[in-house]
Amino acid sequence: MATGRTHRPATRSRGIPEATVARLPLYLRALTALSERSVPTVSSEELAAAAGVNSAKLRKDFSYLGSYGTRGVGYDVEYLVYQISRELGLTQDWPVVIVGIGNLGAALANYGGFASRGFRVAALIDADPAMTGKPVAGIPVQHADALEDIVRDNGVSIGVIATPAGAAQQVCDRLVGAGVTSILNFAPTMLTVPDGVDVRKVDLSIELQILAFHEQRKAGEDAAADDDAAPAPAAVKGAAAAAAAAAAMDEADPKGTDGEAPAVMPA
Amino acid sequence: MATGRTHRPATRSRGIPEATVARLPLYLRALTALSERSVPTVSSEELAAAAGVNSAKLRKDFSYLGSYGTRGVGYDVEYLVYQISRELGLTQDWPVVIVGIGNLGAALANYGGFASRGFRVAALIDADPAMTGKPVAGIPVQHADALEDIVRDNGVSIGVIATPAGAAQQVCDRLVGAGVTSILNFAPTMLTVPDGVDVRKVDLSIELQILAFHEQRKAGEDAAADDDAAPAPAAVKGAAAAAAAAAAMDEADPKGTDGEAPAVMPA
DNA sequence: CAATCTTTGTGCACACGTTCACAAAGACAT
DNA sequence: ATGTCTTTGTGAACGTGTGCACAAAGATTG
Repeated sequence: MATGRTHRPATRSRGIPEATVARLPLYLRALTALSERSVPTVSSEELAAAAGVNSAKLRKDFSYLGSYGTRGVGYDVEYLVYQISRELGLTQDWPVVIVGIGNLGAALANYGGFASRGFRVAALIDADPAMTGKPVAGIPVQHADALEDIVRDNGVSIGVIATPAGAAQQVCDRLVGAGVTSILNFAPTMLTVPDGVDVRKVDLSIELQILAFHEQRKAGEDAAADDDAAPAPAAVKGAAAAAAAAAAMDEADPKGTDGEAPAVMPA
Repeated sequence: MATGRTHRPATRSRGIPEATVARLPLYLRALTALSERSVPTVSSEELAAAAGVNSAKLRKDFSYLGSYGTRGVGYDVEYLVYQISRELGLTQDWPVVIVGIGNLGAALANYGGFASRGFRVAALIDADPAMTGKPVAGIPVQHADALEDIVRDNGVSIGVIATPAGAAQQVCDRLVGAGVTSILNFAPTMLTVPDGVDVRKVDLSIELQILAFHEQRKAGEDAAADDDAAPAPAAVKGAAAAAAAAAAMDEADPKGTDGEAPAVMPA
């Protein structure tokens, strides 16, 4: 191995830490609200409070973008809105395709805020022929066969996957093959993509499970203490099987209709 | 295992790192898939690959739960499913209320995986009287007036907010007041809650903006370099104002119908 | 029963992220 | 102008998370 150098190009982004990038949209939203109220400047303290973060963190975050503040005064709201927008790439148009127009896909298509940030829904795609042509959010659904053409014709580089888990990888492969390099995945599957393609995952079930964990903590460990003297594996087989069975169904689509999204997917 | 199988050492209650907790659902999903295929045991290497994480990280994560593996063999799938389920609190029933039955709320209500993990949709709540009584996913929508009663009668401790941003804090306050101590927030607002209440946020617009950032990076910094020689604030006022206006609309609900969720909210 | 082989559990070093605390920068009043 | 007062920008300490590398544990084989 001789000095493991197999790191991935995580921080190649001109030095802006990933954690900071993740907070920029948060700041942008708070700044936008201030801008609407015609507030000319904000201090790091005020803005941090509005965004729900530590003020020192906010200042450090902004310092990665450059020195846009004025000591003794604060930050120019309009200017900062512009700088962050530009940094995030929101000053340009991002055509997006949504694949899998089930409940969730339809909900996303209807989301007005989509268009408001430079994101434009270029097409809705579903594998179910019955859906083809049916307008959702004013946009006619197109059949999955046209996926590659749509992506190429519109120069789409961001794809949203809202299909059942079983179809996600396949859809992902086709999107990537057609030129998509960023994917927002709502299906409960781990996607495999080539280098250079970004995947972000939104998973409701995971969020809920994390909440449940903390909730259980808060409720006291008494209840958990009962079955704590963990019996041998064989003894818990019953419980384990039950848990497995209960948890099982989100892995495979019961209906098996791989190409469409009959139910909301995220969890 | 005769007597002390360890797993008691440090960390029973406080020691499980947040990062580990966030990965447990991931492992659980992978394990569930294996369980379905009746695979008896997995090595950390295999499971890590299936979950998309580093195998050393996985082993360390499991070590926080206790020593459930067998050297030379791996982990007993069923047993691990049970242990993780228990640790996450999924062996008990979690009644959940969804507030704001717009596009997203309806999508969530229809999500089958909800019920499959110990999460039970106890009620759907919307402020729009026109929605009251209308069945969504087989459950009749109830009016917001009944929120407190519903929460108390069902012992709900987890609430899902899918309302417009403008209503989120108010709904949150009422949920908390009624006894909810964990909230999953889909509205694009920062919620203020008392100590002891957990909030997790799912924000589509933020995810997309993060993707856009990386996408812009990949596209080359040439384009960005143009307007990089940032002119004085005054000079960019026009652009800044345009960006602000474009970004503005996700902050306030255009329709102003505070109590309902006419459009999907998350972004 | 001993040798061998596989895989866990973890010590360690390093990278990343957060927070404090404060000097320097600049506005503003006098 | 000069001094005061506010607020930024950042060095440094600290905490958390990650990944390597390896010894110990135990299965398996002859």
